[in-house]
Amino acid sequence: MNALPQASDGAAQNRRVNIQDVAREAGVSVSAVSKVLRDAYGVSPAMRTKVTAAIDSLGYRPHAGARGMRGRSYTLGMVTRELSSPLQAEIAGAFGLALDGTSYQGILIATDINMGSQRRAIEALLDRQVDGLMLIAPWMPHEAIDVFARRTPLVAIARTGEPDSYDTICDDGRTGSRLMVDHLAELGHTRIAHITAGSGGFVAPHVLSHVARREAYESRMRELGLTPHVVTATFDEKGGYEAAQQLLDADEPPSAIYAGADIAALGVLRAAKERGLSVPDELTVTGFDNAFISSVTGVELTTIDQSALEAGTVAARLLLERLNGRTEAVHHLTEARLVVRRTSGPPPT
Amino acid sequence: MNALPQASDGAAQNRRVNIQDVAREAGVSVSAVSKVLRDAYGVSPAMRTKVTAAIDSLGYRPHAGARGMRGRSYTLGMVTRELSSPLQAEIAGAFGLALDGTSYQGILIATDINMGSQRRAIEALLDRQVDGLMLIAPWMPHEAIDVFARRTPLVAIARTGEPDSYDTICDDGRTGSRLMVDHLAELGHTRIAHITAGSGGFVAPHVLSHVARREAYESRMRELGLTPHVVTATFDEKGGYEAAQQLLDADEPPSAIYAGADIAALGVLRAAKERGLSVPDELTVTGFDNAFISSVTGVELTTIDQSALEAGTVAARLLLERLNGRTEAVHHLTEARLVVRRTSGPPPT
DNA sequence: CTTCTCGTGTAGAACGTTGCACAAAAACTG
DNA sequence: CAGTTTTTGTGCAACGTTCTACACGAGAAG
Repeated sequence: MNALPQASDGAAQNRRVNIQDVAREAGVSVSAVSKVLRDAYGVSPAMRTKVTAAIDSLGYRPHAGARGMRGRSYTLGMVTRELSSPLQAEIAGAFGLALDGTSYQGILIATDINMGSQRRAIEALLDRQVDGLMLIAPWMPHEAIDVFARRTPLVAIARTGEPDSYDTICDDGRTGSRLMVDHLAELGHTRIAHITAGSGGFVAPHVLSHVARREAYESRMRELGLTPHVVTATFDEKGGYEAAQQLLDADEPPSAIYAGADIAALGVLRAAKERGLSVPDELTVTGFDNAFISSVTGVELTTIDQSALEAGTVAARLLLERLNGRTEAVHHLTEARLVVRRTSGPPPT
Repeated sequence: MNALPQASDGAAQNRRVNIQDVAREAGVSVSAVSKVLRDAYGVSPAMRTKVTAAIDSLGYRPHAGARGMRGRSYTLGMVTRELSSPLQAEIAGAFGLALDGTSYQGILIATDINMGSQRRAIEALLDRQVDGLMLIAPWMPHEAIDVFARRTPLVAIARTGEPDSYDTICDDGRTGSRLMVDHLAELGHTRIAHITAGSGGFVAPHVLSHVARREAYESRMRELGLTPHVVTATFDEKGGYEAAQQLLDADEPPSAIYAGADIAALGVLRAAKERGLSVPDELTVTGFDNAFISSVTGVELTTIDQSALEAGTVAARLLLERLNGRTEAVHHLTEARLVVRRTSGPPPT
């Protein structure tokens, strides 16, 4: 015992404390400890106190890998595309926050907007035995999501349609676009253009929410007797910039550009500035999302608010419900709200 | 077999394909498959082809939890505080990207700036058997980090000092602050204030990089015969706003405010706008980080660039090196570069 | 022809949990 | 008080890997 430092029981030095150690310390069986950990049926109050005391005194923490092998891993996975997309980061943050106080932990993998890499991220999460999946604006057809949803509880954000194998949370793009078109029309605009992103070839009704935004823009424009004008771009600063160039180079350039996402609107602002067009006096620019960045002094973008906090929180709740046994799908629509800031005004006369 | 759909071998229906299935398919032992998976020593080319063929045809994917129980989980964990902090999201993105093509996967947990919750995030990652840890601007004393570093390879970002149990990557705040003070002095400013964040009570030399920025600001100011003026705030928009209020309410308000982080500079811009101070004509505002948000039209903040791409990429490399056996610590300094944009100009006369 | 070494492959005991099947004790029945 | 049900606790076989220890055969060395 004193001859060799790591003889006999000295092996305990670096070992992680496991459920057996707890059982020994508490003087009960391993199964009993497991029961209180999962708070399963059939534990007396006395047992519970004994075991929790042992857990605390030993500083025991369950091994997620081992748990995942038989039961749950108590891990929920999120997939977003690039984190630089501000709204997605906000949703992920809210999701994580909503999990505080539960026994679940959220982990996140960021991908780029590419079906292959999103699929790989999901597989990676599944390899890590997550108990549930939250996908933000997943860039894949309904059928592909469906396959994953059959394996594990899943909630998709920013998808329309009402799939029955998974839950969805979607902004109310129809109302949002109507509010925005009405706002611009009331200001006196008639040439209102819209920037959208590609559909990805996904078929209705299971599409990404920006498609609903575009459709509602088109129909509201027609209702008001105006001609819709849509241009497609990638939803990032550069995409918005290029789309704006294209729009402003036209014979009859729009007096208002409504971008389907705030991030694209930032690119529109850059194009306007480069051309010496003052916003909103000579060009009105609006977005959708009300990401943090839109509120920053100097940007102050008129946009449609969709609460990232709400989306993340509800997503967490829906997943927990599924883990507790719910099987019918739930579809949640978040409210759209017009936020008027600096970048919208009447058209030049 | 035809009576009951899930009789006998029908059980294979929903089961995940495991290493045994692969071994059977390839006609070799389980150990052999394991060897090729980890490409360990002692596999003939013939064996390798047989096994990889079986893996592909079965679509086998190793179970990370089970792997983590004996060997590695092939998972690297990152901890950031709120993702809304743009630079941190950018670093995390670069880290993930750098891991593409390796057999490792990065996962992320976002926390708030609070030692308890950061610690909990790390523990959660350790419970999930990550093989390495990347901490971005960890809000905890060196000693606490050290404890984790002894358990697992670890790299800390935005920490100064040269700890020997873990690697660090830090922006060159000394040079950055010198560049910024010189820039402002050359423009003619003499009353240059600085906004910093709390030190957290961590002791030199193991502090967060914003402390180095502040120290360098102070010493450079003195070298130029100017009086430093520092105010402490939290590094978010609101914190910057409040600090600016305090500075601008003073008897002799500064003509230039150098915020220790871009995100805080945004708050300064808001305060300036509220007071009707035009930037940069009446007030110069600068930041540090060159986060994406600073380049946006309408913000166009003068700042110090530190490459998030570089930080994330190097972090991934350092961790992989450690996993391959390196044990001496490496400390990497990223270059600081002045980026002059709209928000800095000569002081009002 | 031994004996050594080397390269290649395999058996099987971990790893830390869960949860089924069961036993024992306690609490109700009539 | 015997019989039944309920509550509480335990034993043990999984789960899917890794990796040490070992066996086997083929050349190389003596």
